[in-house]
Parts: sequence; C-alpha cells; structure tokens
Amino acid sequence: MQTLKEEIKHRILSAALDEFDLHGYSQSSMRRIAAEAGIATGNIYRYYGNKEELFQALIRPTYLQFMNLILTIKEEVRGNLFKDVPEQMGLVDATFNRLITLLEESRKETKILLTQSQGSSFEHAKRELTDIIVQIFESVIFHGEGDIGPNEKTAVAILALTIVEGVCITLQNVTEREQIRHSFVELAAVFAAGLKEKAKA
Amino acid sequence: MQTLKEEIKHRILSAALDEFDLHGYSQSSMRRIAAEAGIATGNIYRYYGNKEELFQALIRPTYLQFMNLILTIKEEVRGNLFKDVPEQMGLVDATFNRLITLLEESRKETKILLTQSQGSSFEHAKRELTDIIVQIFESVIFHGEGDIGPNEKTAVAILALTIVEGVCITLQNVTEREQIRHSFVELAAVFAAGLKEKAKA
Amino acid sequence: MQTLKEEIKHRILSAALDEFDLHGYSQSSMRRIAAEAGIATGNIYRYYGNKEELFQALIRPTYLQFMNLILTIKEEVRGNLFKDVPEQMGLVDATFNRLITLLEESRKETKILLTQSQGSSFEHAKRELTDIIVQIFESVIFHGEGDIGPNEKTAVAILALTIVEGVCITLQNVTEREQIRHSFVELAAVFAAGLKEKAKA
Amino acid sequence: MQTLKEEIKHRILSAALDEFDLHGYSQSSMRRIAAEAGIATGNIYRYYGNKEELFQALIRPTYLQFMNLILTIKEEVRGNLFKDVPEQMGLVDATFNRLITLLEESRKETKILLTQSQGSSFEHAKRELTDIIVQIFESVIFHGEGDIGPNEKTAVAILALTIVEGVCITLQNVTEREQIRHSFVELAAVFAAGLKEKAKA
DNA sequence: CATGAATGAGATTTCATTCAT
DNA sequence: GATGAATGAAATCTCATTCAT
Repeated sequence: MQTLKEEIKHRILSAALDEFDLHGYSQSSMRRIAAEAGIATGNIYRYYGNKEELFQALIRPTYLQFMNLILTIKEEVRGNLFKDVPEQMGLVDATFNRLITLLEESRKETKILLTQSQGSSFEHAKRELTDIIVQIFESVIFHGEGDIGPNEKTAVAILALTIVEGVCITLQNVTEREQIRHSFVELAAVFAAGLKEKAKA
Repeated sequence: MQTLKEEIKHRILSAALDEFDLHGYSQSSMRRIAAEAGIATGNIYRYYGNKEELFQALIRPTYLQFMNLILTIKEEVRGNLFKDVPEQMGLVDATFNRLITLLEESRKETKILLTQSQGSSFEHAKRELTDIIVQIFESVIFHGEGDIGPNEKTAVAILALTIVEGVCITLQNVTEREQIRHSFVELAAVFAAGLKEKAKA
Repeated sequence: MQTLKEEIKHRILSAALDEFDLHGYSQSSMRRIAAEAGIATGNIYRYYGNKEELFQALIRPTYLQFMNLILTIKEEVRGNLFKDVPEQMGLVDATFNRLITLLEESRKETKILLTQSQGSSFEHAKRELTDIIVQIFESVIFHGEGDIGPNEKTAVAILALTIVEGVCITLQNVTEREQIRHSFVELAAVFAAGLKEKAKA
Repeated sequence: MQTLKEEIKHRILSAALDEFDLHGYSQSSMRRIAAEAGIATGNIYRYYGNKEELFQALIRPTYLQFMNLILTIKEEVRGNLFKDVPEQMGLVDATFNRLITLLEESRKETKILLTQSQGSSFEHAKRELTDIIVQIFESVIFHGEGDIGPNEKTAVAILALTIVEGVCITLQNVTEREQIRHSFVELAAVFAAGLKEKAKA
C-alpha cells in the first residue's frame, strides 16, 4: 500500500515535471497532469494541496541547492579577493564543478526553475541567482575597487546571465555527465582567456 | 475613415505591446488591451481575428527581420570560410552591429519574442535563432573542417545562447542607444579574445 | 464482535455530534467525523448508509421525543380547557419541567435539531415545533372560544418561538442542570405574569 | 442599455434573495442564482465580483440600518436611566416602532441576515445584535445597579433573543404593516407586565 | 462600425461516496 | 469487516470570443 502511494506520488511528480516543462507554471493544467499520471483529477489533491504546493515539491529542493551553492561561493570569493588571478580562476572553475554536479541530478527541475516559473513563487529565482553572480563577478574582476560604470555593469550582467542560461541550454542539449562537465570547462576557458586579455588593455 | 482605422489599429498594437511585455502572451488579457487602447473589448476583433493574430501582427515583423538577418549572416559566413581569422572576427562584429540596429527599432518586440511568447506560435523562436547561430559559429570556428565532437557542440550552443540571452538582458537593463552598442561591443571583445586564445591552443 | 460494533457506532455518533454541532449539517465533513472517531472514512458507510442517515440516527430520537412531548401536552391542554387559569398555568409550568428534563439528556442534539439542521430532512423541525406550541397557546389563552385574529396569532407565534429559542440560547449559555431549570422558571414567571395581566384587560 | 443593466442587476439580486433565503449563504449556488435570474453563470461576475460581494450587496444595508438603530437606542436608554418605568417602557415601545419601520422595507434581507448568514462575514450579526440588546435591557431593568447573577443574565439573554427571533418569525408570518406593528406592541405589553410583576416580588 | 453585455468552456478545488485490497 | 485511495460531480471563478443593439 505504501508502495502504491509512492508509485502514484512518483507518477504525479513525473507528469507534473513534463507539464511544467512544456507549458510553464501558470499555463499548466492540473487536469492534464492528473490525466498524464493516469489518475482522477481530484486525486492529485490527496497528495499535494494545490498547484503551487505541487510545484514547490518539485522545484524547491533544486532552488535551495542553487541558492546554497551560490551564496557559499560568494563568501569564498569574498575571502580570496586579493589572491592572484589563476587562483581566482580556479575558484571559478570550482563553481562550475559544483554546478555540474548539482545539475546532473536535476536537469529539468533547473530548466523549469529558471525559465518556466512565471506566476509561481519562484518567478524571481533567475534574477536572484543572476544578481548574486553579478556580485561575485564584480568581486573577481574589479577587486572591489574603483567605479563600475553602467557599461561594465551591463557587460557583467550579461556574463552572469550567460552562466545561468548556459546552464539551461546545456541541460537541453547534453545528457552525459562528462559532456556537461567538459562543456562548462570549455566555456570557462573562453571567458577566462577573454577577461585576461581585456584586463591587459 | 481609413486614417481613423489606422489610428485605432495603432492604439491596439501599442496597448498590446505593453500588455504582452508585462504579462506574457498567455497571461495577457484582451479586455485589458482594449481598455488600454480606449476601445470596446469586442472591437479588437474587427481588426485582429483573435489573440494569436494580434500577437502575430505585433511580433511577426521582428521575427522575420531576425530570421532574415541571421540567415543572411549565415550565408555570408559560409561564403567567407577561408578568409583569415581577423576578417571573420570582423564579421562577428558586423553581426552585432546589425543586431543592435535592429534592436534599436524594436526593443520590446524582441523581448516579447524571446521571453514572453510562451503559448503562442512563436514560442520556439528563441531556439530557432539559437540553432542558426550555432551553425554560424560552427562555420566560423571550425572552418567547416574536421569533426565537431559533442563537447564542442555544446560549448558553441552556449556561446550562441549567450548572444541571444545577452540581447534579452541588455534589452531589460539598458535603454540608451549608445549603451546597448557599447555593451555588445564589450561582450564581443571578451568572446573574440577568448576564442582567439583557444584557437592558439 | 457485536460489542465491538456497538463501540464503533458509539464513537461515530459521538464524533458526528461534535461535528454537526460545530459546523452544521451541510458543512460537516464525513472525513472529519471518521478521523475524530478514529476509523477509516469508508467504514462509516458500513454503519450508516450516508450522511443523512447518520444525521437521522443522531437527531431523530430527540426530534421524536420533542414531538411526542409537545403533542402529549397539546392533548392534555385540550382536555383541560375549562379548568381555571391557575391550573392552566400549572400546566404551562409542567411543560417547562418536561422540556428541561428532555434537554438535560440531549442538549447538543436539541441545539443541532433547532439550529444546525439546514440541508437535512429536519430543517423544518423548528417550524413544526413552533407551530404546535402556537396551537397550544391558542388553546390556553383563548379557551378555544371566539375568533383569533391575525394580530393575536402573530403574538402567540412569537411567544411560541420564544420558548423554542429560549431553549436554544439557554443550551448555549448554561451548562448546569439547576441553572437550566432556574432560567426557564424565571422566563415562565415573566410570561405567566404578563399573560395574567393581559387577561385582566 | 443602462436600463437593461439595472434590470439584470435586479434579477440577480432577486434570484439571490430567494436562493440565500432558501439554502443559506454557504449552500447557495451561484449557478442556481444565475439560472434563476435567466443569465449565464459567468455573467453574474460582471455585476458582483464574487459570492460574498453579492451577499454583501444584498444584506449589508440592512445590517448597517440595524446596527445604527440599536446603537442609537442604547445611547438614548443610557441617557434616560433614572426616569420612571412607564417612560422606559415608552422607550421600549419606540424601539419596536423603529424596528417595524425598518422591517417593513427589508423582510427577507433581515431573515437572511439573522438566520441564513452562516459562512459569510455576517455570521455573527445575530449575536452582535443580541449582545447589544442585552446591554440595553440590563440598563433598563437593573438601572445599572447591583449585581447581575448568572441566572438573571440568562433570563435577560433570552429576552433579548426573543426580540431578535420575534423579529424573524414575525417576518415569516405577517405581511401587513399594521399587523407587524400590532404583534410587537402586544408582545411588548406581555413583557412589560411580566417584568413589572416580577419587580414587585 | 462600435459597443460592452453575454456566453460558455475550462481552470482549480472540495467532498460524499465507492471499491479494490 | 476495515481501510483509505480513488472517483467524479459540482462548486466558484476567469476570460477569449460572440452578438444584439
């Protein structure tokens, strides 16, 4: 009986994952999720009190892991501000390593969190994450010194978003662990080289 | 009378632009659009057969211009494959220039096309654009020779999406013509330097 | 086993009593009743075919006792029409005594019957009781003689309802046996004095 | 067109009045109200935002008039505490006069307010009214002096409720202005005489 | 042509009742 | 018999679309 309940729960979550992925939070239909899960519409509500609760059960763990990771990185970076560039780049690399590990376990959840959560309580997650990454980059690149003009701010915002969105597209295109890792390392190398070159100028 | 009709059409489109920008396609309300346009709800349907048709009238020109631009670039790049790297980088730069010009004339439309079109017939536009940019980058970077492994493919996909998403975030953050241009040049420089460095290795 | 069944029946009735008292018939929940009784939801239906049947099992005895009492009193009063006023007042007093005894044993059931039965087959019980009390009062006051105009009818209807509602409010405010009795005697005294005074005029 | 809207509004209110009267607030159905009003279900929401709003539009004016009346009376009584009994009884009589006038204009609304508002924001109206009437009676009867024991408190509560419920039953039985007035005067006389008699003892 | 009231399908949610285990 | 998961009808409410005026 417990097996049965867990089985249904799993089918609901699985159906919801596909539905939210396909239609986004607000256009997703509890009816369709129930139908896809092969149960009666009302039965979903025995497992998840409402649409938002179902969404949270699916997405919240991934959200928390992301925030945890990013905030930890932010603190680490802040503590290493005056170390040399290679070391900092090592930290950036470490960032990607952690991201990849996290993503390997929750590809679709992350995609939903970042691109399909409009109307839910996570609709600002992408901006939150991007804002923190911006702060990290500002620490790394500008050593916390000097003025950051609006042009630089935008460039950095784009870089930050690149990471977040790079995460998304990698999730859509790549399935194997080593490929994900390699893709990010590749991208990191481009950025590192590009930033170093710019720093010279 | 025709002038009158055009005036109303314009007011509908203007109201729709704000509504779609603010709420996204599927959460936008025909009633609110009519109210904002200062006409009766039902009157919209004299001008645009339904919600999707109104959306198309608003977004399709921008969509076509983008596809046109991107496909033109693709052909140009293909015809210049064996020129040297700096020249190719010049092409990449030209890409950005054209993009910027296009964006300066249709900021909101582009933002809607790329981030607020879920549920409409343009919901795959972002992926279409990204896919073509991927092909362009593959031409530029790998000279059409040799094998492109899955790792490289992903890295390139990320680069391509970076451009598209860079467009989006710039549109959200920057309002002045010169700032848009500067942000993109900045980002292009990072990529150019990074790719050149990688090419050496 | 029969003992067991009786035990469960009792627990269901006890839980239902509280639920109906608290939420009224139509807003009461079979699930909550089952939970409160410590049994499975579906198991209620082994004992009581449906919600209405459960309600009847709980409330019908009290309803019948009330009707019995009231109808008995009605007959007694009819048989004593030409006795003198003090004797009649004694009868009225007896009415209250019997009511109190009945109420002492089924406070909650009475409250539910009179104020929480909307949507059930007893939703007209209050009116039925009041109507009969009206008839009794008409016998007592007008000796069955003469015409009873609509004005008198209404006044009497109010008096009757006063008793019924007095019952309800007493049940809500007073918990001890002697207080219930005292409250009713008090009220009866006011009515008796008031009616006597009116009778002189 | 405005006439048409007013006509529909009137039909909705009329249908709602019957529905709430028959089934009580929480068991009333917007569908049935719409059907009874001869319009589509969704159309109600063009006129009243939701069920509660419709209920308020129907019942609130009556509620406010009642509270106004009762609180005015309370203040008047407080200002006349040491006048003699007949004069006070005159005030009680005035109370009834005002009540009657109010009731003549909103019979069903009052019945719904007092007996069919469970689940709405007016579900405590009856108790509020009764509580204030209790305070008035305590002023009148005990002149604000001495202790009021629990027995007296219950008796007074019953008297207060009698008035409120007397209002209800009169509304159900009597239709003509003069009859309503007469019934209440009659009842008032009984109470007045009864209380006087008791006061002697 | 313009209006905006009306429609009706579909969304989320609740709950008495049923039924496989 | 007991269980509680599942059902399915019905409730409230929204909104693109239609249509009488």
